[in-house]
Amino acid sequence: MSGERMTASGAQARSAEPGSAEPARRRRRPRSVSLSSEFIVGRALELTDREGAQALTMRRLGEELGVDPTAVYRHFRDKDELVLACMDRIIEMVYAAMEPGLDTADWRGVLRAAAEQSWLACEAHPAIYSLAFHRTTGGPGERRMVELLLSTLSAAGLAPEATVLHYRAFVDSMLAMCGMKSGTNSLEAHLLDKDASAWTRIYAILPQEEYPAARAHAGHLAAVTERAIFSSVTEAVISLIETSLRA
Amino acid sequence: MSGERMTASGAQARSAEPGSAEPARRRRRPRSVSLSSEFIVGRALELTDREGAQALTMRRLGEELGVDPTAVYRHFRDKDELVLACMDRIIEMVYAAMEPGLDTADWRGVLRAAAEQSWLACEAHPAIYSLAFHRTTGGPGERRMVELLLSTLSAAGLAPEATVLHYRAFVDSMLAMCGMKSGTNSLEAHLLDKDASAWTRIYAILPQEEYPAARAHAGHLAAVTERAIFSSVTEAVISLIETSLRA
DNA sequence: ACCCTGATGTCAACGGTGTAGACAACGCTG
DNA sequence: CAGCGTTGTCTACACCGTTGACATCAGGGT
Repeated sequence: MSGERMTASGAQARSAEPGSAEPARRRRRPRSVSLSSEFIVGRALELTDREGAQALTMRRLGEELGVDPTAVYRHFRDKDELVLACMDRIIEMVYAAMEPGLDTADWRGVLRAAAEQSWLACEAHPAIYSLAFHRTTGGPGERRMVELLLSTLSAAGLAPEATVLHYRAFVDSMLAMCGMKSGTNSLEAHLLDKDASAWTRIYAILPQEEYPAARAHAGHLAAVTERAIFSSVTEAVISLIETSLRA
Repeated sequence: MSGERMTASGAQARSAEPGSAEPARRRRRPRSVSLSSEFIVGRALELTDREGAQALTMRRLGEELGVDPTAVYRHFRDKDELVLACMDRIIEMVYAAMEPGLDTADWRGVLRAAAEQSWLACEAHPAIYSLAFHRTTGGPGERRMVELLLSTLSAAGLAPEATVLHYRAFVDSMLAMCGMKSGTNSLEAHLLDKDASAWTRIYAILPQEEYPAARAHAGHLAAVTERAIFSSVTEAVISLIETSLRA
């Protein structure tokens, strides 16, 4: 147990003074602790949660860490690998949030908890979520989540083929819905305005004779919540699994 | 009918000869026709379909058009607007592909046709699709598609609130699933390999005692097709609408 | 016939991005 | 204390989207 490493608590700002008229020599490092992959992931998540997707820049992240931008490349091959590590961290947090009061025998409860926590996670970390929801992290968080859901569905009584099909149907629809929401949620402000107001800006003023249904439903369209849509789809997939179990 | 404009057929390569030892003057334009938004959209789609998402660059697009990169900015405020216009074109093509043999009274048939054609579109144009599936284009293609689906569901007998909720549940789940697939489909080669082989690379060699379900289902997981998953989710949402209609 | 005006294409340049490669300071092990 | 691998620093490259000044064109009014 030697070289002290940064943990989630450390990282005070380093003194940026070069010692007045220093020659062209490299500045010494006043830091006695060093980076770690976990620490970088945590800071990257904080940064994007606070300032949005466009802040996730190697230079900006280096600034956040009080470190040269390229130092991150000692811990991640490239930016993609960093994003994947952040996504795996998010999955780990989803898993941890599901755990209290988890009854593996109640497969509906497990699926609903997974959907609920994923929804919350994609609202809390939209930038990373939208960048990686369609990827495979291969990390420990993902592995444990896969194991949990597969074993739950299998124990409910589904055959192996049906287990994997319905596992994928549930996970893919859940990830896809959350990914879409996080994508719109992490748009920059000026794009967000344009998109979000579309129902009232465009569809409320369409010519009546050409677009009667759109005009008639414009008010209701603006009123329906994303949450209600997500719940509907989740329950639809759960119903699908129920009918498969009855057969 | 004056200034001739480029149509989908035109656009031969321009002669790049500056006339030997021309002074520092601007080169004259040998082109007698000019660009149009529709033409640019068509070329951008061809380019991305042929060479992937990372080829969608203003410079690369200018090259494709035989024109200075910044000329595109005369027709689109920025790249985002161009991508949205491409997405609307895709929606138009989906609509056109649905039209033959469309029976508005058969709402299930309409929804299945929309899902089917969207799936084909996201396979044909993954780059644009993944960039814009979570956006609102506000264009004519989107407007007509919205009108078609809303009127179909409304005519099936749903109340206005139920119409919009199930319209959104269907469209969002469909777009989200297609968007996720197109996202993985438009990854660069070296990332695609890493992701696609995950089930066999990672989950087939996990420690048996810690991940028994993952190990047991690894083979089946690699075998299930994206198409089957998409169909399952689509049918689940259709069933949801059916039960809502019965009530 | 002329000039003017608006639309359209060209060019150079700016600030930003991810990332590679050479180098230097550190911490550990012999 | 010498040596060595790890980790952070610096410089630099190629590329990106976008802006603003300018050139050229087409067409209309007079």
